Amino acid sequence: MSRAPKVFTPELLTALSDRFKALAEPARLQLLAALRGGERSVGDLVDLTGLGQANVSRHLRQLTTSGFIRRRKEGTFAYYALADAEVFQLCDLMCGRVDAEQRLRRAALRG
Amino acid sequence: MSRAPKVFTPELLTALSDRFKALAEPARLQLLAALRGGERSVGDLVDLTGLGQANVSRHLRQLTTSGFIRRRKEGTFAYYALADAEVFQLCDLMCGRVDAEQRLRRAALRG
DNA sequence: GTCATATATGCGCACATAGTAATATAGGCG
DNA sequence: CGCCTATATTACTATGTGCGCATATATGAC
Repeated sequence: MSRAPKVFTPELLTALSDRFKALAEPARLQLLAALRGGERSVGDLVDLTGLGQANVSRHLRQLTTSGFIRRRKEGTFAYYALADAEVFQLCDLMCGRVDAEQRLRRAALRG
Repeated sequence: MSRAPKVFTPELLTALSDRFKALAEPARLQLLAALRGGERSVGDLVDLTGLGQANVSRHLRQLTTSGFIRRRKEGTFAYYALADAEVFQLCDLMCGRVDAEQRLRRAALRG
C-alpha cells in the first residue's frame, strides 16, 4: 500500500520538496536528534546543540510549520517535542543509504 | 532494527542533510518520478519534464553523486535510471505526512 | 510600576544554488 | 577532415537562506 499518488502535481511536488528541505540542514537534524530524548525547552536545545538562540528559535519554527515537531507554551518557556516518531523512519532510510555508500567507497579503496 | 546510530557526528549530519537536500527540489523529484517508468535519456527527461537541458543535466549529476540514480553511457547518449527503489519509500513516507496534514487542514476548516 | 529571564523577530551579510544562454566536449557519419 | 547530434560545463544573474547581532515581546518576580 503505497502512499505515493500516480500523478505528481506541481503543488504536491513543492509540498514534498518543502518537507525534504526541512530535513536538509544539519542544524535541524541536530535539533531533531536532541528531541529524541523527549520534550525540551529552547534554552535546553541551545545548550545541547551549541547553536545560537536566534538560530534555534528560527529552526524550531520551521520544523513546527513543517509538522515535524510541536510547541507547548508554559510561562515564559516554550517546550518543543517530536510530533511523531515517523521522522526517524525517514532518517533511518537515509542513514541506510549513507552506510551503503560508505561501504561501497571502502570496498572500492580496498579493491 | 534501526539503522540510525546512537550518536550523530557532524560528518553524518552533513551526509544526511546532503541526501535530503538532493530530494528538496521539485525539479529533482520530477526527474525521479519520470524515472519510475524505467531508464531514460537526457533528451527524454527534457521532453518529459519540460525543464531546460542544462538544468536537467545538472540535476541528474547531483542525483547521481547523491547515489539516487545511475548513469549508463551509450554512444552520444546518456541513460539514467533509479539506483534502487528505496527512494520511493522516502517519498511515500513524505507523501503520507503531506496527506495527513492536508486532512488535518480540511478538518479544521470544517470544524 | 521596574527588572530579569525566555523566546521570537527584524536586519544585514555571506554564501549556496536554481535558472538560462552560450560554449565546450564527445561520439557517429559522410 | 567537416558536420551534426547529444550531453556536459561555464559564466552570469536572481533568489533563497543560514547566521549573528540587536531588539522586540511576553511572562513572572519584586
